[in-house]
Amino acid sequence: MQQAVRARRTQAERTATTRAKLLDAALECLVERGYAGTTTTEVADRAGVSRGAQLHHFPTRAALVAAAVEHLYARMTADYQAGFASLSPRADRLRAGVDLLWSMFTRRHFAAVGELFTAARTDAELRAHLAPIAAHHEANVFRLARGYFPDLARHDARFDTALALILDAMNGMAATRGLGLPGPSESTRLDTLYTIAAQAFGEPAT
Amino acid sequence: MQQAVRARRTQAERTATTRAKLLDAALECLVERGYAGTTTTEVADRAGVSRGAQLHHFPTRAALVAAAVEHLYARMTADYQAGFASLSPRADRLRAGVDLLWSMFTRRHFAAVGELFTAARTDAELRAHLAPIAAHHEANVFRLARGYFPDLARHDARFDTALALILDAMNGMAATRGLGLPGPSESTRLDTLYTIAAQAFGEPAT
DNA sequence: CAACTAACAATCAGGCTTGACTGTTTCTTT
DNA sequence: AAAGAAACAGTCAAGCCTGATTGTTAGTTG
Repeated sequence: MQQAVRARRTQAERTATTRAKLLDAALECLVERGYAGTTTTEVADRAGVSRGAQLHHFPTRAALVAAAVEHLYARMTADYQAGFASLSPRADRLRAGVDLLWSMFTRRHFAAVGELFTAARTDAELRAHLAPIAAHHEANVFRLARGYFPDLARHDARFDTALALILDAMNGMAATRGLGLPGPSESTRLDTLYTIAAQAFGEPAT
Repeated sequence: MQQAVRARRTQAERTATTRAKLLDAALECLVERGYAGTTTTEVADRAGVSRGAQLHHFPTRAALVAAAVEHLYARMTADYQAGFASLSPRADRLRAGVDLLWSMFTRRHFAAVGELFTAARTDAELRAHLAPIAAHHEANVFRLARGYFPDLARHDARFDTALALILDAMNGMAATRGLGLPGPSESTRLDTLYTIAAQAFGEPAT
């Protein structure tokens, strides 16, 4: 029964599934073993794709992992939009927006971003692949946020700066996770982060 | 003339200089080449120390790089204290404290911390070496900060949480540097970060 | 001053990764 | 249906890193 369906797969479909398998495998590998442990062979094995096929789609390691993060960013953006759209009308949208944002940073696959950002610092080729992708994503985030809170985003400067700091703080929290450092708990920090956001946006906490 | 001085160097002195050379070389190497590029051979070469001597002092790569970061933390703490002590009495201490803190994150060698934090996520041995060092340092930072601002630190919870967020934000800013991302400038973020701190501490900006 | 310990030097093998090369299968177009 | 293009598979050599092993020098203690 499946065979009838499978029998005719267009090239584009084949390409898409192969690429998706490689990108997911690359993310998984980055998370589990870090950038250094993410060898092209390992990714090909995990994806169940031959090394030749892999090299066909992604000629270098840098191209592969950068595309993987682009893939992840696309999912994160889509999921954020879906999550925000399904919010109860009576919900505290700002608070929910912050929480939803944090849930993007705590995704399992997000660790891959940290791996690549760190590696890109000393790897010019990777940086060349990654920088435009990261810049594009960040621009997307700002654009989406302004769309969600048009009233708050009136004075662009304050809104953008506050959002940038929220993103920075979340990046920092995500980066120092897993070391078991002392200090206030994540939930405490999140609460305060929200309060700060509300104040900076000139809107009292509801 | 130097020979008279050099002629008698105690073992402890020899050990100290060799270790210092190795730790500085390790930091430099982490900054320039990242964790993956920080091979024990490379560090030994840079330090002008034989591999055997290196292995004598630091039996494994993890022990070496963790000690290097501990070395860096010690310098950062000392420099912060010196910087704070030499502040003009009429200065805005809170503002200066934030700026001085940020100057610790923008040090050239600080990139080594990011390298190791990232690597530790997937390297259990490194994590085992690094976690206690990082925890100890963070505790130090909180202790010092409370000492500098005893009046603000009255209600421990608020003070600690705000400080934690400042550290997180600076960590995040440091981590995403060099990618050339769009968004508000660092100085703009710092200004807002200071304002946020002042508000969170219940003290209006002066 | 002699034994002993710590510091230092040099070499080596095993294991692993990268990207190139060549050959085969599957789809599309005419 | 046949030819051409794209996707896919397997193999390989070169290069590099890690940590172990063995040997030598400098300093200390009784």
